[in-house]
Amino acid sequence: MTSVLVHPQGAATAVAKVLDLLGASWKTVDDTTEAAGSEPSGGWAGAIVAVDDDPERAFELARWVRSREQATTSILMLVSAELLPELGDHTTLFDDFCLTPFHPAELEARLDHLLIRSDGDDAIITYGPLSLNVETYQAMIDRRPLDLTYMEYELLRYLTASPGKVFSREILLSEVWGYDYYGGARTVDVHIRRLRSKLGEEHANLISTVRSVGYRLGQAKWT
Amino acid sequence: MTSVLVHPQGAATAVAKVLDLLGASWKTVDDTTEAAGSEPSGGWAGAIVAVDDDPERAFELARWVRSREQATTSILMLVSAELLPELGDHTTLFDDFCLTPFHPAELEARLDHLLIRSDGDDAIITYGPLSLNVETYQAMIDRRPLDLTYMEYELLRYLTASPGKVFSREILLSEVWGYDYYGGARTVDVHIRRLRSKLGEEHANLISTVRSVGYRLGQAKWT
DNA sequence: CACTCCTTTCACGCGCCGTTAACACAATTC
DNA sequence: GAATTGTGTTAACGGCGCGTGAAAGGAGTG
Repeated sequence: MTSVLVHPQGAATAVAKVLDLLGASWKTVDDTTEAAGSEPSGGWAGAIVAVDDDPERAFELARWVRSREQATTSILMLVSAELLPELGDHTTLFDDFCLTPFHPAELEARLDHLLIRSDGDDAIITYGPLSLNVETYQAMIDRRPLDLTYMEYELLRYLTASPGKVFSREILLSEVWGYDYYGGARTVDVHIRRLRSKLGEEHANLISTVRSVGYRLGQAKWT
Repeated sequence: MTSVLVHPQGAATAVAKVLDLLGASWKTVDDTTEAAGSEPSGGWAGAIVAVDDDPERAFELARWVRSREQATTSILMLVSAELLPELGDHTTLFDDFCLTPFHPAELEARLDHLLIRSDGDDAIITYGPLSLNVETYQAMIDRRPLDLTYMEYELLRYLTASPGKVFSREILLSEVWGYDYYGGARTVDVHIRRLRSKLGEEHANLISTVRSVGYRLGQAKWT
């Protein structure tokens, strides 16, 4: 589950609905020591920091988030139009901002954008609830990290590259395993099974079987 | 002078003032062929793409910008609240967006943020508790100096330049050691190991192993 | 040359995970 | 409904990738 930090307490009411809608868990804190004590094992995926009430404390919190061990937490600032110039002096302290009062749909879109993409120009393949980051070799389903082995990842990546298309076991063996691979076709089955089980019961049907042909990711377009 | 691409023609009037204020040069285009023909020698630093008029053409242009050789161009979308959901399906096609009608100060702040962060000409690289001074060849962890040898430093610097990204041993050998280096891949392992030990038990996990792929600095965002 | 530090290589061992086989079950054909 | 073919499921073997320690080159210094 994706965890998001919210600062300060007062900002929670407006933000909570959007976070719930995204299926993210969240926690409000007022200072850095409180934040440090309540960090989940997976770390914060993002932080929403309202600047308006006390800009200095907001920036201090952002500075702390940036200096932690897991420096991968994206920071989104909430700021009124009047205080916008303040952000210009701390341009490295945040990844995105949203003007207050905000439209829920805008905040949702910004969070969505921020939590899926890491910054920079990286290659991410997406299909429905599934996201594959080719550079970091990481996979996500429903914003949850998937712990895949090498072969599982390679297979899933190959399938995701052409959603809806059916691949025979022989094609998969030669394309994913290597053109010179020599081995039984049932190997594919086992990997498909492990993928399905790791995708979870809810998303196991992302990979569908086409009897006596092969496997396919997602549904065919006209079904 | 930073050059910015603007699409389509109609969006120019609203955007021009802000770009002039930032001291950036800009050019309006209506399609990709026009954009391809007018790219300056330094390349586009950014692109402002208005979605509202013709979403499909806007996304097409963004796709083109992303697919070029110089993939360093940041893309900012201008979109009305009604069309906001459209963006969710193309989350990798842009770096930031701004709701229309927009406050000039907001667009200015977003462009500022987008364009400044792109040219990172800093002598100090920082990632979490780790900081590397490229000029003085010094490294610090938790504000304590790290005594690294030449190769250790070069390797750590290369990894830190792209946090989260996985590098194979072959890539590391050719990029850090030199394209004409001839030697065993296990050499990388040993250097990684010494780096980990010098980082200390607390921070040894800054460098993680991706089995049968390579190494990566930091656990990327989704873990 | 003697010494030290850095780099590279080799060998060993452990643990993961890819592969296979065997069986149960579902689907298709007659 | 039986026979046949295709797929799901499970468990166990075995290879190989990687951490680890040690020791052999190599370069610089006195």
